[in-house]
Amino acid sequence: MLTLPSWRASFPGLAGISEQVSRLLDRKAHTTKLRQGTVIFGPGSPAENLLLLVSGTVRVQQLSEAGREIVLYRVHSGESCVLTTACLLAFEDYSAEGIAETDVEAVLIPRDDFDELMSLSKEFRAFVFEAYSKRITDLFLVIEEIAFKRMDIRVAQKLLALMGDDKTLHLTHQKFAIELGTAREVVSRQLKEFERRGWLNLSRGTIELTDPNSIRRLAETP
Amino acid sequence: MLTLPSWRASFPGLAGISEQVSRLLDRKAHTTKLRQGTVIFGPGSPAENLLLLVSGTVRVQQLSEAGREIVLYRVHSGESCVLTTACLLAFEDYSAEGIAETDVEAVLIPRDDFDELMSLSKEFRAFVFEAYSKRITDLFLVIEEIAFKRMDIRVAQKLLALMGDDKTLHLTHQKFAIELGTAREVVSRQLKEFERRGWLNLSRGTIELTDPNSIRRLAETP
DNA sequence: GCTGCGTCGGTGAGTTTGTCACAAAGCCGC
DNA sequence: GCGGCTTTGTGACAAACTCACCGACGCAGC
Repeated sequence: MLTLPSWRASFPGLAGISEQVSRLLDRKAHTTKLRQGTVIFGPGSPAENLLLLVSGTVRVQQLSEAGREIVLYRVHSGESCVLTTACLLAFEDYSAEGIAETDVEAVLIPRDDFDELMSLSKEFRAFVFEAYSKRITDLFLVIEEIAFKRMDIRVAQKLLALMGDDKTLHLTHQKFAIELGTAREVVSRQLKEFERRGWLNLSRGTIELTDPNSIRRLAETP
Repeated sequence: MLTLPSWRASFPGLAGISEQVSRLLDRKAHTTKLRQGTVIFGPGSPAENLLLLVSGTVRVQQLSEAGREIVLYRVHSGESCVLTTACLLAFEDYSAEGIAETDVEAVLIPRDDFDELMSLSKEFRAFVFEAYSKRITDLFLVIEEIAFKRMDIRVAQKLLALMGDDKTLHLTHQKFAIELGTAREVVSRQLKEFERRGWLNLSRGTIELTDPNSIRRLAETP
């Protein structure tokens, strides 16, 4: 029986791989730590590795020419940053970037080793395609929301999604607006309206949800 | 030297594969024809095959709960419908559907054979990931446009993108609106405005571009 | 031809969202 | 307390979406 490096425990999708492949993986994978705020990939610095997140989160966002931004999705611990692998190979001119939102521990698999693993292991292929699938459905969801959903509902949903256990968010209205790909004023007004309804308290840099149930009710209106 | 089936000429990305893999591909690949309007995959009918388009086009669009729609991208001849392969494996509850926009000739590669090809051929893997890359950048572009671009510019761009050599489009305003994920009235008004400016002529079911250069100038404003 | 019917396009009114400009309030270092 | 910076608030306006409805067109059946 093999002794697995500890990071492997975070990736149940890799549990079924053969002993041979497991050894290859251990030999090729580098563990790294990234500071909060590190730009992992982006315009001008294409990704050269498949990234497996052991701890922390990575935020992937899109930049527009006009300087506006939108958060596309987040990669959490136990997940991989697969979309970049596709973009490893071809078009480097995509305008998305990945940023370490917290301090991050990650495992890096270089491009060539990634390819070898894809060749050798059915389980690894399944792992990769499943990750792709999740990201792509996330993107479809983003498109559906910005194209069709009302802003008040989107704000309510995002409040709940970003809320910690203490029901409090620590971010500026500007950053919240980027989450939704909209303008700061729109978010400010909407939050003010929620405050008038007694659903939350606003102060500089924090949003405290006082009535999450009402917010949830709005978020779940079809 | 092998004699390749004629469909292989459409896929330069597969030119470099080895003889062994080439034989496998020929043995496993089924050619089919699909009638215009056929739903290739969609809610309730997940894709079971990788699709390589030999001729015709496939339109992939998203349906919202409220009944609104948006065109995500098109697959043209010489391209493959790879995003569905990811979704082969996992989440079946995505609300996108693929429709044969014209009569279509396609080559089908069943899931298991797809997996075997991924295992055997570096070139096949490169082909698949390049296709992924293109689709994903397409999706990023869609997000950028619906989130940040003005409607008049998007209408102008779409007119040029859908224009045939005869500078004429044959579709209803409703269908044009679905291309952009917006409402029919918005498109109708915008087209009417373009007609007032003398850029095009409208009649029931057709749009005739009389001044494509002006339209292009608008489409290219940053 | 004419009639009826379904589809397609046009339009006004009201709401929501985005843009712009600027003011007010909070925070920090001095 | 005082400047300087960041964050939030707000009014006015423009753009986009929604809703309701009507008229115009095209076609099948008479």
